Amino acid sequence: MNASLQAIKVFEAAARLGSFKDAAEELSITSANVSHHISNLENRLGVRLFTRINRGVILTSEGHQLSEATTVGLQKIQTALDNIKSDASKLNVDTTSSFAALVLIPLLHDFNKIYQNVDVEVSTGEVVASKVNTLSIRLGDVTRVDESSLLKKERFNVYGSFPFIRSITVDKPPTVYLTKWKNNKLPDSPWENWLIENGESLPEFEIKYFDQELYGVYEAIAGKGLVFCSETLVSDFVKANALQPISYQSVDSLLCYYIPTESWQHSAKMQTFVDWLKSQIK
Amino acid sequence: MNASLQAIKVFEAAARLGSFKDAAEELSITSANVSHHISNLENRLGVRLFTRINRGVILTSEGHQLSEATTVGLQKIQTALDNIKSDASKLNVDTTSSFAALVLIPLLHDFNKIYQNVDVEVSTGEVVASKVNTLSIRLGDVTRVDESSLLKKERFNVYGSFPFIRSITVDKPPTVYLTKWKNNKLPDSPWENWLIENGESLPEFEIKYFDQELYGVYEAIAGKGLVFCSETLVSDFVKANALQPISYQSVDSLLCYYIPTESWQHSAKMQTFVDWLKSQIK
DNA sequence: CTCAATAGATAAGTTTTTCTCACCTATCGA
DNA sequence: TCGATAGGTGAGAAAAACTTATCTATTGAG
Repeated sequence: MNASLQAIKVFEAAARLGSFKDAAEELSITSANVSHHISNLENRLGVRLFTRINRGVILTSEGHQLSEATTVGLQKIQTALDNIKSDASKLNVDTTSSFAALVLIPLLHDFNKIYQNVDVEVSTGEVVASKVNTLSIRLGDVTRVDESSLLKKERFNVYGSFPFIRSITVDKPPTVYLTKWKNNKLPDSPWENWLIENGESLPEFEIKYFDQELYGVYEAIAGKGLVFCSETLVSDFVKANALQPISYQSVDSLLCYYIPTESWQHSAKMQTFVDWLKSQIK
Repeated sequence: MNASLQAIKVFEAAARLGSFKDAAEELSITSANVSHHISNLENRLGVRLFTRINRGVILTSEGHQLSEATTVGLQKIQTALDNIKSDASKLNVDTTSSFAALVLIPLLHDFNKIYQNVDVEVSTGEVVASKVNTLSIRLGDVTRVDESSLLKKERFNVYGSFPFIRSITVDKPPTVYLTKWKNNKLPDSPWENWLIENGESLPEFEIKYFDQELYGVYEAIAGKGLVFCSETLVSDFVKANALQPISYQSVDSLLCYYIPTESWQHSAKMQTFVDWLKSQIK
């Protein structure tokens, strides 16, 4: 490119406004400077871009042609710059409903206290397709996830509310809520393993399924049954005594939370957030 | 716009090539300068555009977003500049088939001798919609055409070849070719007026119509009849004795050749051409 | 392991571009 | 006729863009 982009910028304004004086005002430069730039550009191209009339200027055919391209081209660049700038303070996080509701959102309050200039927006959905400028946190198969993108391996246990657990008797089998993932490529939750580890000393269960752990957790808190879910999701409720494990024999799983995008694609604020999140959920 | 377009240009190359060093090479600057520009841009935006890895750089999410916009935007501008530059030596003239074939093209040889650096391209068509970067010469209604855009008022007469005119006898009415314009908003050729001016001393005619004067002229030259057409179109043939008027009583018409675009839209080469053409056709 | 080579970062100084100032020309309108 | 407006020009000042030299960190060859 031989033509100075500065001159293009000046030309664009002059063409759009139809006046060197107005262009000068818009760009906060003198009209002499506009004049210089335009005639410079005209000399380089060997073409008149404006016809000078009595008092003012009018685009020639070539000027008009160039004007359309510069307006569109510069607009495109400017819009991208504006978007990036406005995104600079915003961080979009996309994750599962369960992780969002039970882990992320309760933690956000603390994050905002530390990083006041970053505004985190949470969206949920089961789609893996990563959106632009969005940090994605997904539930995945620990055997298929690279160490560097792994966030936390999930251990499972059975939880219930104090009153519900106390009310369990041998003759009345309690309901336990398990999760059957909508995404059938995901490993199942380790219910069989948990039974093997804990089964001998336990009552029979009436098993019901939800497609998200979240719903089971809510049922458990409401005292309507037990939930078999990951430690990560209920740790806050356990701390608050809203739930307790019915056994301390939690079991390992093939499930983990991970970040599907490569870390070098992350902007600084994304990386800050990931580091902080890792520290919070240990 | 706050960001320097120079920095955008450098960023675009670096993003496209995935390397500061290669960008520096492409732009014929030092890699230190590339580094300066990029970090400057990053500071202004408050966003990392590249992740610095061991040896090299990789676009971040934001960098990728900006890269797409800058590549498209700058490309658009560059293409327009290239087009204008290549157009600088080319002049497109659009006019009627008759004017092109009978006036313009015969004259072009002389024009090229004087203005060797301008390459005139002629296209024809009855559409009035003016194309970009094209000088249009149209047949119009002299009462609707502004003085400044008028090229030449048309006077009409009846022409034939020497042998044909000599062969005309009172008992055998000669064919005369008139023109009925496809565009019915155009005034008719002044046949009635011509008859009034010349009629008394003339034989009866067998009248046939074409939609372009050109065809009638060719028939007349071929000795198949007479043509009623404008002086402008046949002046070369009259000079060359291929045609002669059957009467010296040419008549005025409401028709004229004119240039529908405003003269201030014309580039320098267009204006040069128009001035030259006016001088040639008087 | 060592050492040359590579990619980029940084600081200071130089060059080029951009921009302003002062002054001009031409036109418009009161 | 004169003041106001729009733009053009040339010289010098200000601000970029750019280079050189030096530095860090990593890679790859011997």
